Amino acid sequence: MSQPRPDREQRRRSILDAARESFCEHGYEQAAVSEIAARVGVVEGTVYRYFESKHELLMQVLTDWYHSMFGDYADALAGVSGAKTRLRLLIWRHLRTIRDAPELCRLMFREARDDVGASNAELRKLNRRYTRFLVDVLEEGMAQGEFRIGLPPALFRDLVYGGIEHYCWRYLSGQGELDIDLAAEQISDIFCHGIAAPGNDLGRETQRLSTLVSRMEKLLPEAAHDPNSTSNTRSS
Amino acid sequence: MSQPRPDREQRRRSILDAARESFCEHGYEQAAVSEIAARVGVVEGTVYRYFESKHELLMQVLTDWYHSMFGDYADALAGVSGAKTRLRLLIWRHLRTIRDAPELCRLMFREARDDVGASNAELRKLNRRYTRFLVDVLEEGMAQGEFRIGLPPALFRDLVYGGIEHYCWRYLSGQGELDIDLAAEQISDIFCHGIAAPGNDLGRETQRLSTLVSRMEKLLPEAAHDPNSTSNTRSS
DNA sequence: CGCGGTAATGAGTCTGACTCATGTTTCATC
DNA sequence: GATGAAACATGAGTCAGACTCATTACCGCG
Repeated sequence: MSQPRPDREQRRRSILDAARESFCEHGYEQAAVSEIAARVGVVEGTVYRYFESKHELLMQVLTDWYHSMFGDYADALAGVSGAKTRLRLLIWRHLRTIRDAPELCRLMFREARDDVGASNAELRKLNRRYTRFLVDVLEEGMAQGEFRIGLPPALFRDLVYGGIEHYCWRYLSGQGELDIDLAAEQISDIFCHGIAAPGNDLGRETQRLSTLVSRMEKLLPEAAHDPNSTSNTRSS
Repeated sequence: MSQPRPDREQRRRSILDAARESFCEHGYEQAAVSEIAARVGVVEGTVYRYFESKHELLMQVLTDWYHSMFGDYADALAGVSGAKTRLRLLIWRHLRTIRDAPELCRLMFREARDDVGASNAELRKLNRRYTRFLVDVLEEGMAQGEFRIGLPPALFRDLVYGGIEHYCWRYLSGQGELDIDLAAEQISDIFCHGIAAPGNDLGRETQRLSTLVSRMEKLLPEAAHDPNSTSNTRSS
């Protein structure tokens, strides 16, 4: 009658697997620890000998999943050149992750936000590592001259990931489809080139430089005269 | 000893007020219906004679707040011209709402996402009405030629609101500051012009100058403010 | 003053996270 | 093998908090 009792790590894993299934199936709130225990074939109290709390169980499920995602990111990035291309690749892969594991992404976005943000050190570290790819691509693109400078990378990172999350929410809720190729193309396009009609960018930046240089001129001991009075009137 | 019993609408309001306070103070999960009842000076069961459930109570708090936000949106938009300026105004006002009511925004983003998305008709209607302003500005900008066409407005809307939400999450969690003028400027900039460096030929040189000037800018005696024609709508 | 209807009460039920004293299995040592 | 201790599993609890309902208190009206 007595099955050989599995060792601690094995049992831990089977509880984690059951928890992941249950959380994905019912969501965090609706998933019952007793039901997770039943899946494993143990009693509720046993789960609590392996995990502090239901929330800790969720954190472990998510950190495990996170770890499994870092496999080939660096390799994939190395395979393409150009900041814009790399940015699009990161956006596309993020979308692919969402498409392939919507339930886990939903858990991450809904239940683990505060933990990612502050309370859970491990999860925060993993999140930083994940989003670091994007920040690196940004800074490299700026250094190479492909991206303009002066915009904080952290803001850009938040706009990209937050925007994608919001855009995908319907899909994450089990409604609607998600065409990741199209979406990646359009999102990259917006973030790279903006929505302004072309033709204004150069003038705008030139105007900024012009104004600044004029101000600097006044601070110089010897006035190095520069005939750049081309005030590019483009008041939006 | 017996206070005159308030009429139904009065009592409903006082319960809503107490609920808003309690939800803002403790968050939805941690707020207890019994504590809300105690604030009003009634017993728990009484609350359930006015609201179906705790969740329904939250929905009412949020829809009430939503309604209070539509006052002068149309007027404020009418006060400025140009699609880009209007876009920046909408972004700035959204940020101002977040800065001024972080707890309510947090409740909206965290607890009401699914309801906004699907389950709660009233909330969805209000959300549509709110984000409609942005979509209108977009479509108008496209029609006028100020924005390029071909990008789906709904995607852009999601990127804007989702990006802002994500960017503000630290502040919404009670950590960190939020400079809404700076943020509105930078966010508008990214969405209007993207991060790609301008043009290819002249752009190189502009980029070189831009880098140089930005470095010099930091050496200026007085903190340099962007001299762009961004006379921001300064409202209360 | 009595009567019908509405509001308020508070003592419940119920669900689900979490605990703990008790019983069971494992395993190194004899 | 036998044995004792440590680790493990058990399930009957506690507890908190959302939600219910039979009873009671209040109010306007004839």
